[in-house]
Amino acid sequence: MATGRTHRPATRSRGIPEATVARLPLYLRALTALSERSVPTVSSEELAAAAGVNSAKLRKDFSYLGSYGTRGVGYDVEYLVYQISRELGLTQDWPVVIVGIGNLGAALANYGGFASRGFRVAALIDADPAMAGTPVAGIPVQHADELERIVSDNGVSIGVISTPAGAAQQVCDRLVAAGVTSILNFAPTVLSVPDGVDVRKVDLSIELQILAFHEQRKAGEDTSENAPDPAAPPVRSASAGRKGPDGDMPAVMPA
Amino acid sequence: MATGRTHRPATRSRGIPEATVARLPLYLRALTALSERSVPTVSSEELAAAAGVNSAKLRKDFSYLGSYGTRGVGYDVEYLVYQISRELGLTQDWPVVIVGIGNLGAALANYGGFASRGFRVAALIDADPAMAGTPVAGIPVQHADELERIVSDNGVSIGVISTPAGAAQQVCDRLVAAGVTSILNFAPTVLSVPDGVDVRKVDLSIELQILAFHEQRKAGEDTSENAPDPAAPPVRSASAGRKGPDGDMPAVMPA
DNA sequence: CGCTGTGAAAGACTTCACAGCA
DNA sequence: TGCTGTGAAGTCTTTCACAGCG
Repeated sequence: MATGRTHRPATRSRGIPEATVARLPLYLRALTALSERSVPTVSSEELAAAAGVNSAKLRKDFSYLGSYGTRGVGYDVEYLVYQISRELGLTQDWPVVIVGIGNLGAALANYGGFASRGFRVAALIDADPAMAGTPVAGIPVQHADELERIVSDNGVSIGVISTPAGAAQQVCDRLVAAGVTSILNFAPTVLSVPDGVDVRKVDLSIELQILAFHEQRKAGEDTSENAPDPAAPPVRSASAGRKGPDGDMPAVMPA
Repeated sequence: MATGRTHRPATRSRGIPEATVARLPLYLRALTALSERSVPTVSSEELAAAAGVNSAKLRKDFSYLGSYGTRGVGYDVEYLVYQISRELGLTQDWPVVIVGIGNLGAALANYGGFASRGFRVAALIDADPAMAGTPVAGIPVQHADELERIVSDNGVSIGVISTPAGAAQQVCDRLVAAGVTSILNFAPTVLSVPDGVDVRKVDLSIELQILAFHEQRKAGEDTSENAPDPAAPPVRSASAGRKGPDGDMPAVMPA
């Protein structure tokens, strides 16, 4: 999940459900692989397996785009690649800027998946003057002072933020003021943006925490639930009645 | 969106919905920030704003964990931090290995959000012998030959894959064979794993593609739109024969 | 016959709105 | 009084299952 909070009905997208949109890139990746192997057609079953979803879902997804398959046969790979690309807006060129060229920013600059999907890294921006001029992934890093000019000169509408959390909101504000209307945020902070600006976020530690949750379940499957008594009891109730299910460290859960 | 769930009704987690689990880290982050500022209590309204969700959703989410709030007052910050940490399994230590120490792997190794959440980078592994011994983020990189031993010696149950796509499945298989049961995959490929192993994926370019989709919609808001009406596909029915490296597809470029 | 496309049913998630407790 | 906790309603998503076409 990632869309920021541009409180919009969220389903304005010409009838295509968000859940479907989120899967289109997956299908596209699988189709591109097939295309490179010169496979002419695929069935929903095969493509679904390659994309990691089930076939009913895939067919339903495609039905929102139109009827691009052939009954009894399957889908024409090249044709579908084109249709999905067009639907996603990848048939046009999207200049993007990456702000914050630390380890992560450098990784993003080097990431091949961008260029091959219609995204062009128009500029790398960092606040550290010492980095100015240094090329990363063949692109010279420019100083943050140039941000507004760069965005405007290149007609950038998508910005990537990979700065430390503390700088993210400020960078975001400047990007938006300069004309950016879509932001991909890697900083572990909630960005607030005006209406009409989309934010998606990727938080590396969140994914790991979700895994830990499930991992924990596996460990103590049917035993009496969380027994592990680690350290540091919470407590420190600030006001009068904080009344947990029982005192401080519940060993049982309320139903 | 990220999960690569193994076929399961998904309703295994002792009643806590997946959607709620995915938000717990968000709440935890916001609460940690409040805790650092020594704020004793928060209302659902305030916390929801800090986490970027709405308050009804937050209260509903917390209701799955138990009744940890105080009517008329709000939630005790420290107590909630503890309860959520425990629910997520972050009160225990999770050794993780990162396989593939390129730009991204290095960024992950340096990412502070791990250590502060109970995750400990037990080892960095790369297939390039030249990297062996070189420290990244203060941790020496070890050769891939050591993978099985490392996982086993450290009791690693969570693995992070940041290798190129081509190596991911193989690395995954080895991790799983060595005992890893949760995998965070950054490689742009679908991993297949046996039942009982969880995979979550993060694909940097997918997020960008979703943004492009919405960005494209903004461009043609009032102005006629592409007019892909629900029933009529854009043209060019896919008759047989379509193939060849790069064909004649774009005969109908819109916009 | 095989596979797509899709109504209809089931299920998951979100939002509403208010009872009830501190 | 003020805010939590939660049934109930509403919305979105997935799955089923089969009609219909090549």
